[in-house]
Amino acid sequence: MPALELFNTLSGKIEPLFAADGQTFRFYCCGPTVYDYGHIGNFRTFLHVDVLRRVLKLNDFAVKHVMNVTDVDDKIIRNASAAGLSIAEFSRKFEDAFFEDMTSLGVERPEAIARATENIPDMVALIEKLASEDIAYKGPDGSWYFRIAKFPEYGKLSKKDFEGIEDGARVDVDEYDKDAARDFALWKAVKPGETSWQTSLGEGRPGWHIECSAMAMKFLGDSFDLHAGGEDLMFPHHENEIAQSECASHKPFARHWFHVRFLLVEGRKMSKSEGNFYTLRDLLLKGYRAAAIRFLLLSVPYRHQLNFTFDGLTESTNAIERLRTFHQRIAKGTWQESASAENTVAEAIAAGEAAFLAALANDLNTAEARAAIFDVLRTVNAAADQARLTRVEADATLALLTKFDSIFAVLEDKDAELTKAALAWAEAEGRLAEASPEVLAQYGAGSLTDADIDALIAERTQAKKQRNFARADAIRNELLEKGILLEDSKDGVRWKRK
RNA sequence: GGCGCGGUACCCAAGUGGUAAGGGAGAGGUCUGCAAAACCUUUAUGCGUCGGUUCGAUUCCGACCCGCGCCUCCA
Repeated sequence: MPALELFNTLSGKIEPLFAADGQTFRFYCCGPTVYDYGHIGNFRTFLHVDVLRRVLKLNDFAVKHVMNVTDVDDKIIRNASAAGLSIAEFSRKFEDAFFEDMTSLGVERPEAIARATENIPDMVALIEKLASEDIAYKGPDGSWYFRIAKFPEYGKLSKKDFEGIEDGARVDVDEYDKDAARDFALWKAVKPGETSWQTSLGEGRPGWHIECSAMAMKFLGDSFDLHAGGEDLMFPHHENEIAQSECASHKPFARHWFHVRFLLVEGRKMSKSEGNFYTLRDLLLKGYRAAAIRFLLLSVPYRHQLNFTFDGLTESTNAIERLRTFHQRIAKGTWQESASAENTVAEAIAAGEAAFLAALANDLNTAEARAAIFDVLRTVNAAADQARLTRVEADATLALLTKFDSIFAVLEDKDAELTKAALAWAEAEGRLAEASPEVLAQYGAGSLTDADIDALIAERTQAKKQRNFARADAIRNELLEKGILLEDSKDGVRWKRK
């Protein structure tokens, strides 16, 4: 297998991946702030981190993946108060929703989930350590700040040069409680009515940046293999994490930095004000499938912006349908027991597998990996059509598909189940009106059950035997109107939801 | 203004100093009672524009045009 290589934001180069301790690849990913439902842009990042961990595992790495959940911050405090819930109730609701969505999208759960509110003492200890070296200081308002002047390497990740920036040149420092305009908050002094912790630093709550530093080092050690997040976090969040951590430990923090570029919607950044803001649940209620969303978001390599469109989603749905049909066909068909005279199919499968692995090893080129599988699909389908596919080749194909799916995870069809779950959620939240008529007809109350469908198919098969094609076609059309598509094959009737 | 990314067929998109993967869509065909699925054929003398380097550039260099992101909370 080719060695895994990945672009490192810190060095600006493609570098080999390895576990520094020779055993377990330890990495940290900045997780969600649970103040609302996640949108598909959020999930693009987590989906690509999921590919990274799956590729590591496919390459026989043991992994320890830690993700934080920010369950206290300004937005949570604001939204919880508006919803009339406690911070804990509110953030737990959206944390649960977040992980449900992750599961719907086939994202594996990290080995450890670190909640900010459960690790306050570690953050306090880290700030105390920085304070002992005069790197953290307490402002007149009782908040604690990080003295950037103490960390000359500040800016090394985002390649920003702060040398020429004069404090006070554009910002009147006197208006702030900080010594320098760029100094950032480590600990925020309590404000009336806000959730707070009574600590040696005073009463307050942690800043966002310190959370990740404290929890990453707690779970993974002072130095670890890789740190991931969306591109927007590069500055200032990750820059601040490096500053805090390296000043406290006097050791390098994460060796490798992995940043996933943004998802655009119809050419623009997704935002509520633009009205192009989609959550996973929005899309499921519109009738798009979870697997298609996963496949689309993974089809464009992580280092490129992905322009999300509904056409793209439809395209992705069709591509997955083709893969699943192919998989079913090869798994269920009967193939030649005798060895083939030529090895062209076997060679194509082997070449496809090599290309698939090489593409992933080359900076996670998911587009090329995907193409390699479609190449095999075409070759094997052609052989199957000509009744010259052998049992051995079919098995090799299935083994390759298993490998493919250990990364892409789209072959198993859970889409109907997930859409039904989304409908149930919408009903519970009083948001059923957001579901499209098609989704309601197919999955909502009064829709056909699998047993109903099987009964109709049996009746149609009977009609066909009697050459009553009018009745057979009527049943097929009736099912089609309800979104059920029939396919006659020599191995029986297949059906699927449109 | 600073930093960075991208412009490849109808759409999405990979890629390379030596002559353009893959997917989707369209068209024609094979198969089928008819469909569907599948397969076959077909759709870029061309890779934003203009120069330069080279035997040869879409791929390297320069300029320009267009789009986008970050520089503030943000995946």
